Amino acid sequence: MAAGEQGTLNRGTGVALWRQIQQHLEAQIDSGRFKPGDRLPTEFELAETLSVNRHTVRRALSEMEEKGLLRVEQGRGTFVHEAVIAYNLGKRTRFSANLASIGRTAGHKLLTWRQEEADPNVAKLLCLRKGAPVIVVETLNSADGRPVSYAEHYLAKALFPDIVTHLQESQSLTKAFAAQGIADYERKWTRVTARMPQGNEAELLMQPRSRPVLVTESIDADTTGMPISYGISRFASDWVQLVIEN
Amino acid sequence: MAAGEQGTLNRGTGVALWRQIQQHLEAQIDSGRFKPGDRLPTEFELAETLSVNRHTVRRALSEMEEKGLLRVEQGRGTFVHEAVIAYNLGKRTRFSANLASIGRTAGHKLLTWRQEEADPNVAKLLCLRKGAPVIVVETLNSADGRPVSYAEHYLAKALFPDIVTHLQESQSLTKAFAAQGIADYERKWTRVTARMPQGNEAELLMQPRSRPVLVTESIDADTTGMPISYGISRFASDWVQLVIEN
DNA sequence: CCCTATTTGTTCGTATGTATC
DNA sequence: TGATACATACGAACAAATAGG
Repeated sequence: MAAGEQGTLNRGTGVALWRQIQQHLEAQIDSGRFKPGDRLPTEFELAETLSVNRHTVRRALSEMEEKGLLRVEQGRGTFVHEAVIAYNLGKRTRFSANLASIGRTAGHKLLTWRQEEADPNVAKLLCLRKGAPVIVVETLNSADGRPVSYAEHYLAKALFPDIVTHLQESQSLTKAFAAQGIADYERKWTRVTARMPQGNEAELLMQPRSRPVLVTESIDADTTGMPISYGISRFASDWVQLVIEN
Repeated sequence: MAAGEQGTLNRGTGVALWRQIQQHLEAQIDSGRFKPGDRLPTEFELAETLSVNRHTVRRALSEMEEKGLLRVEQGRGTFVHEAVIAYNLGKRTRFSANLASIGRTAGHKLLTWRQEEADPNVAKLLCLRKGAPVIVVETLNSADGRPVSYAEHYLAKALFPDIVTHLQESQSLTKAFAAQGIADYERKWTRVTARMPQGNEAELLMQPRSRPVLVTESIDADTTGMPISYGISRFASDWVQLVIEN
């Protein structure tokens, strides 16, 4: 702890202490003293070095969290927030291209796959008869090495008998589609909800269980309008922002 | 408890008890025995009448919650989930029209309003100079009487000096815009995130604090492309689904 | 698996200064 | 002047999540 910390706070100036602390910390982040991803000193340490109560520090931190500058994780600490990923939801929604356009490198991992019989919901969405065989692939998608979304894709087996093989080779749905004769496809619609993580979602997305996930359900269709894929994606809400451009 | 409850479960048939319970409950919901919004019997009561352990009931319930059929609220009970509102995010995103199109009646309430000086972020988004006066109105918006979103709208005072008066009269942003000379406007973009409720958001939206809110930031512009309003809306994630049609 | 230390989250209570009626 | 409400600031204790042995 630098001895120079003291003297940054002035009491009785009409400016609340917590606001001075906030300005002080924001200046340090701006100056690069704390970089994105860095952990701040603990609330206790900050309170000590600034000679104020922990509540006063907490007020400043919570203000900064609300502004999106910090990420506070119970039991771990307080971190300078990294830049969020603006994930575009449009006609041409594609994970890799989406990330490339904002200067990030996309990573894919095929977690598991299985064959199922289409339940009424899936059958309707993919225009299949109930009970028709569907392939379900689970993928973990990352940006610059950090997981940002965990997705399940439902595909009609009749249309894509060898999709898993292609996926294992290319690690890309777009390429796997191409190898199965779908040169191009479009997003038909997307539905967005939010909920708390379930099962191992938090673990896979490497986020605390106390943070929500953004869940999207979507249908992709080929150029004739025939639905080819039904996807359910969970996005780490701390790292992703969904963008709709009109 | 109806005596007819027993006999619905068959042990040793290869079908897990919890799955039988799930099918049993889903059938009862389908049949209308339990209607949307109804409270189910407590986990203890269900376990008693079905002669199984409470954990077995919980497994069935948690499966149904994951499917979106139930809403489990700690300390209150388990409820049959009401139909969610499909809120369309498109060029012509308007609250009342949006709800009317899915057969619901929209309600608006102007909570408060205040005048501020535009901070750098707001100034940039509304194409104002920093420090320019802006009007901030807070509204609570409901569907069929139930609050579904709580929004703050930032408007340049220079463009809409009397917006508050018009809002108080019409209780509709669209109409208030019209009264101030904006015959038509369009949604330029929307950004969607999710987080836990803060302050009195949970209270206003009448949802438990343990459920996330969907937060949208958006810009509306007039027909010339000039931004007229910057909005931050919090949606009750249990009741609203955001829909993007391409 | 338990146990412990660390760190944030929550809820009490107390006191003070300021603005308003 | 008093009464009241509100935001600020401090203190103590405990709860809950995390990490490591």
